[in-house]
Amino acid sequence: MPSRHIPIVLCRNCALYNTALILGLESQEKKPLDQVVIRNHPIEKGQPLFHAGDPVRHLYLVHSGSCISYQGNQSRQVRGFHLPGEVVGIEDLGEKRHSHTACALEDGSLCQLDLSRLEKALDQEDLIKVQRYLLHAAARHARQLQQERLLTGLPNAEQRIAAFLYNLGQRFQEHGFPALSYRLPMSREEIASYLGLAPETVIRMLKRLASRELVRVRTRQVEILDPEALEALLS
Amino acid sequence: MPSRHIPIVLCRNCALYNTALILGLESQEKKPLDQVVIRNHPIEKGQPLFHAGDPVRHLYLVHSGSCISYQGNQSRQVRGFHLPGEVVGIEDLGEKRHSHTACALEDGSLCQLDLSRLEKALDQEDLIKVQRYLLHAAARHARQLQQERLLTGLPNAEQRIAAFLYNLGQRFQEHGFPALSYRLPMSREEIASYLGLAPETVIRMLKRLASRELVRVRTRQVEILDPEALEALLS
DNA sequence: CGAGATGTTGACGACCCTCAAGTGCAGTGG
DNA sequence: CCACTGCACTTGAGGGTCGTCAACATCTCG
Repeated sequence: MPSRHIPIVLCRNCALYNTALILGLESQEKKPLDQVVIRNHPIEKGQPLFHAGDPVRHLYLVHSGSCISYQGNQSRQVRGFHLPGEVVGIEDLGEKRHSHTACALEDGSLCQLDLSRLEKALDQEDLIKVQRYLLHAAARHARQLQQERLLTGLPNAEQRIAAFLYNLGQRFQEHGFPALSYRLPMSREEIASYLGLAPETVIRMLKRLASRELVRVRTRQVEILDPEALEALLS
Repeated sequence: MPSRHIPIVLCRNCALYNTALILGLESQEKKPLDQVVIRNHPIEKGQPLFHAGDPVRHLYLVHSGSCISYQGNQSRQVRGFHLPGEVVGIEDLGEKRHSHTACALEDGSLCQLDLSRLEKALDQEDLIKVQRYLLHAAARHARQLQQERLLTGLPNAEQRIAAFLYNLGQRFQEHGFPALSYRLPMSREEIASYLGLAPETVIRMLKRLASRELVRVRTRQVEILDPEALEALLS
C-alpha cells in the first residue's frame, strides 16, 4: 500500500488515458491494448527508465512518484523533472536512440507504452487519432520547455527560485494536485544543477522568500503563501 | 534580387520540403498543394508573422532572413530565434491561440502552410505521413529547446556566450550553411535578453573570447577560429 | 541509535549588473 | 560627395549578487 500524501494520478487525469490513445481506443474495444501498455508498473528510487544511447522503444507516463532526467549519461547535469501525470521521453520520438538518461526520483509507478507494437496494433483511423494526440503532447512539451528556458534565464537567483516554485505548483495543479502545497521530490543540489545555481544559493533564496512570507519551506515541504506576489516577482 | 551573402535555404534543404510533407506528396501529384502552401512569401524587417493571442492557422518556414519570437505581446522578453530552414510556430499546434509573438529580424521570405486546408486536402494515408513528420519535427524542436535551456542556465556569462555562438553555428550547418562563419541576425541587446544577461556583458564576453582567439567578431560577422576550444568551455 | 547523506550558515572574493559617457556605422538630406 | 543624425555598439568605474570554501546542524535509514 502506498504511504499517505504521495501524489498519484487517477487514470482519468493521466495524460495518456485522458485521450484517444487509451480512452478512445479502449471504449471501442477494437483491440486489446495489454500488449501495448504496461500499466502501473512499480519502480524504485534511483532506478533508470533508460540511458542516453539506448534505443527508443517506449514512452513513459509517471503514475506516482517522479522522475529526473540528466543530460547524456552523467548525473551531474540535471535536464528536467517529471511529475505525476507527465510524459517522459516524448522529445526522443523519431530518433533511434535516447538523448538523455531518466531515473526515478522516488519509489513510484509508471505506465509504459510500447511504440512499435502500438503502431502495429492500430488501424489507420485510430493511428491518425493517436498521432494527433502525440503531436499535441509534443507541442505541449515544447511550450513547457520554453517556460523552463525563460525561468532558467531570469536575471537573478531569487526570481529563478520563485519561478521554479510557482512553475512546479502549476504543473501539480494540471494533474489534480494542490498548486500551493506540495512536497519537493528533488534535493537542493538537483534544483541547483537544474537552475544553474550553487546549492547554497538555492537555500538562501528559499530562506529569503520565506522571510518575506511568500512561501513556507520545511526541508521538502512547500507551502505557497502569496502566489500573486510570487508571480509578480517574475515580471 | 537578394544581396550577396544572405543565407537562403534551397528547397531541398528546407525542413518542410525535405520530407513527406512536400516532397512525398508532390511527387505523387495527388492534389495540388498550392492552396495549402504559400511559397517564398517576402517579408520585411520587423513585420509580425503573428501575435500572441492570434488564432493558430499557419505553420511557417524561414526561407531566407530570420525571425525572433517574444514572450507574450511584449518585445522585452526574447523567447528564441529562427534561422533559415527552421520552423516557426510548431509548439502551438493543438492550441487555439498562439502563446508568443513572432517577427522578421530582417528582410527575407517564408513558406506558409495552411493547417486547416492541409488536413482537408489529404487522404488518410498521406495524413498519417504528414502527422508523423510533424510529430518528429515537434520532438526535434523540443530537443533543441532542451539544448537552449541548458545553454541559458550555464553558470557564467562567458560559457553562455560561447555556447550561444557554437549553437548558432550548429544550427546554420544543419541547413547547409557554414558553421564557423556567419552573420548574427540579432542585436547585442536581443542576445542579452535571450540569455538573461546585460548587453554590456554580452559585448565584454565576445571581446574576451576574441582576445583568446577562439572567435573573431566584427559587429555582426562571426568567425569561429577554434571550435574545439569553444566546445570545451561548456563542460 | 549511529553513521552518512543532505541541508544550513557565515565569511570572502569574483563576477556581472548598473549607470554614464564615448565611439562607430548606416541611412538621409544638403 | 559629405556632413548630419540616430541608433547600435563599446568602454570604464563602482557596487550588489552569487559562487566557493569550510564548519556545523539535521534528517534519513539501516
